[in-house]
Amino acid sequence: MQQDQRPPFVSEYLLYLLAAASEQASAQFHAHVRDQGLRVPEWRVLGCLVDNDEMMITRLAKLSLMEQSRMTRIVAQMETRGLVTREADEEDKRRVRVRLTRQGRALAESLVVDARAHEAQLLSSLADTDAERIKVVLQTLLDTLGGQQVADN
Amino acid sequence: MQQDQRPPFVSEYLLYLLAAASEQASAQFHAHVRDQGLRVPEWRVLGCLVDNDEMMITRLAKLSLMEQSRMTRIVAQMETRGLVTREADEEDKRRVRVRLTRQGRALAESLVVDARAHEAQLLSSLADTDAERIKVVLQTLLDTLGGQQVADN
DNA sequence: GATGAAAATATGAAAATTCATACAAATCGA
DNA sequence: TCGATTTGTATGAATTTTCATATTTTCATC
Repeated sequence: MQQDQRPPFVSEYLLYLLAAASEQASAQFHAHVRDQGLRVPEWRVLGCLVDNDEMMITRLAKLSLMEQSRMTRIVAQMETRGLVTREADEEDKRRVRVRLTRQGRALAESLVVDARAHEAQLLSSLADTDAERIKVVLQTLLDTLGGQQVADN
Repeated sequence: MQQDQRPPFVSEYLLYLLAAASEQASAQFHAHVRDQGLRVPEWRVLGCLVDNDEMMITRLAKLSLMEQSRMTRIVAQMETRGLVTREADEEDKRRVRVRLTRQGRALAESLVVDARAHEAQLLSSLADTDAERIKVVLQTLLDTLGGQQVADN
């Protein structure tokens, strides 16, 4: 009555490993985010806006890996909380330009510092060669998946 | 008024790359899962059970990366749909032993075949050395994160 | 073997998320 | 330049997910 002739499935499955690694690695930092009184999706928005200074809803949604309607609501709440402003784009009046307030930027930048520190700590647990390589590999994966999320589209 | 002196944040941030890669790589397969009339969390449960033949709710939840109360409801629905059975554990009457029905197993095994194929295709887009290494690296990350999700705990 | 702490599951109510769709503005052809 | 498409955002309603907590059973200790 032996079982497991084949190798186990989940523990070897790339999509599982990716999801689990992402989930677990993020868990630590997300706890910190919540300590700052932010929800994770809000932190994602802040993280996108430190780089870009203004972005429309749809782009924020794609970059933050969530649905547009959800992003609309999140941005609305963040506006209420004074973290971002929403202004109509004069060039294309369908668009809403989201940008950080002074307060939003302060919070964002402070969290980015923490995030970089946390990242460094994570990477330090890997062999040097792997630590160097992992981001590149993930990027490659992303690129071949056709999702040029990160590029300026 | 130059911007971007520093390297951009998100597109270089490990946790972002992990989340994005996981999200996007999974998206394709998840579409297939839904075509089979399954929701993603249900597929996760099936994936866990092909290996283990029976598992209690809490363990399923940990392995599938979700909350216990959510898992309770998902398993309940899957039972209704005839994919799994729930039986009280005689040894420890608090526990519920979940196992695949014949139908559940058929579906699970067929999806695992598809999953392995999809995974092979994903890996083929990477350089050979990277393809070999990536799972190991993710495993390492998981291990150091203290989450021995995959081990038999 | 009684008692308090811990573990496994369940469940109501609140909150978040999705889905479908509406509406407005821009774009593309004929 | 008109009409048909497409794009960007918003929103009601349904569904899913979380959160707090209750219940039952086991475990550890005294």
